[in-house]
Amino acid sequence: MHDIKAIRDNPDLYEQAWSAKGRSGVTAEALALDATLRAAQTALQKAQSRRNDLSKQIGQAKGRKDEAEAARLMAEVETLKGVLETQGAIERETGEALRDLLAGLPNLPAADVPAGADENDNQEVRRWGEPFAIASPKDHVDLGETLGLMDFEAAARMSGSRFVVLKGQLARLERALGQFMLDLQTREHGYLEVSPPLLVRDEAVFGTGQLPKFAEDLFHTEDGRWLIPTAEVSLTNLVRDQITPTEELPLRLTALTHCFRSEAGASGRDTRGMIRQHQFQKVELVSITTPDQSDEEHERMVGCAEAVLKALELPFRTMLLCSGDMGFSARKTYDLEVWIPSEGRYREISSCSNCGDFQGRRMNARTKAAGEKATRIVHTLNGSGLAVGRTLVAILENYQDENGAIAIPQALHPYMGGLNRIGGDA
RNA sequence: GGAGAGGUGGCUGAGUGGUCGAAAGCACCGCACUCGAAAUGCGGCGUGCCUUAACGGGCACCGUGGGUUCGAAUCCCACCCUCUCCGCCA
Repeated sequence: MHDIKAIRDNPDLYEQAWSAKGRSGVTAEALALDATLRAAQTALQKAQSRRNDLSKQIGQAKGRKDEAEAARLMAEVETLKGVLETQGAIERETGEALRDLLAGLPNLPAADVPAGADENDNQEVRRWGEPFAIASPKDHVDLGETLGLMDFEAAARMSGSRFVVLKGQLARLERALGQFMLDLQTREHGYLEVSPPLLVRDEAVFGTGQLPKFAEDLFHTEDGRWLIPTAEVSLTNLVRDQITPTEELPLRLTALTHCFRSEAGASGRDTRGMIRQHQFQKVELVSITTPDQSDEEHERMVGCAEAVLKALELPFRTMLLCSGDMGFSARKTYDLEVWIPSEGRYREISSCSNCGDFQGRRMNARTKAAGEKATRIVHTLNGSGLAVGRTLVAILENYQDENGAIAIPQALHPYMGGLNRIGGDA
């Protein structure tokens, strides 16, 4: 959500960004609504002020038993009724229209975000590790099914497409990955572990920006709640409607949760395997900061996500997304892409975004320093640290040997009860 | 699921139609007193919005949204949330 005052101060900047996303003219539309709204507010408040004044006098007149004066005053109030009603209606309707309009407009890219249309315009920032030399690599589906530990058919029978059943050491590997990531982020990077609700209200999903525009991407329950598509929703909403003392910022939160996505717009994409599922686990990182801390925190957060891939010794590259490839709420986003041998390319495994005050304003999350009078909207950041399912895919494919066995990365040995290999002779 | 109670400022808590944005206490801040502190005294102490060059002025907010009324924290309706008892349950 955008600050209408900022739009008023700098209309060209907004118009430029929104027309690039096919919404030319919305800036003028918003400003027109704003002008109407404020005119109505001023007229309404003037009338209300007069009414309050007269009402007070009516009370005093009645106190003196001066019924004639009271009647005269009441008649005068009567003449204000028309203004009160029409201006009140205009204020309500215009305010709502303006809110609805602003709520559907995406965040503006930060100044250092490259302009571009789609993923082809993203910029590689750095690269870590070399893709392993694997002769005719199998994909994770082949590997998992051959091991007898990954079953898409059983999942389809009970749940439909885009689900999977993991068994035995693969189920354990998934669990190990989640634990390992959570431990890394809490112990080494200072994030506070949180176990949040997975079902949330409309307001929560509105706050992070999935509503109102992206309802079809989410699962909705019959009692009117939403399954979270990411723990970003639950973690960020922890500060909704709160004034967090500035001294407590940055607030660093993490959670290992399941995530649920309808993948409505992804028909036909990644239908094979575990890359794109309706349900998957993810360790999420969220930071709540002051406005001046968020850029620095963003770089730090990317480092926290990268640390997981480094610890697992998986080759990856870090991409700075261009303006056209960023999500609705983000002002700047880095994606981490891990090497997937069977596809011979890098694929997204983490996305770290600085949302600026965009989400904070939507959820009325503010901060105030001790002794200060004014509150400020907080900045919010979120990133995956990492997506567990895709990490499992990357491990299977990158650590396979010619016999279809999987080596377990060193860092996970403690979490696998000392097991260092799945399949083969092990 | 059944029955009941309740949501007022950072906290406790008064207020059941009219100078109530809201008593009082606590907490906090400033000043005075003091060598300093405590105690005491005086003053201050919510949020958002509109308007103003500024000083200032105004509107709204007593869980949320509607309604009644000249006027609503107070009356009516709906919803949300919390608590207690019973039932059920991992």
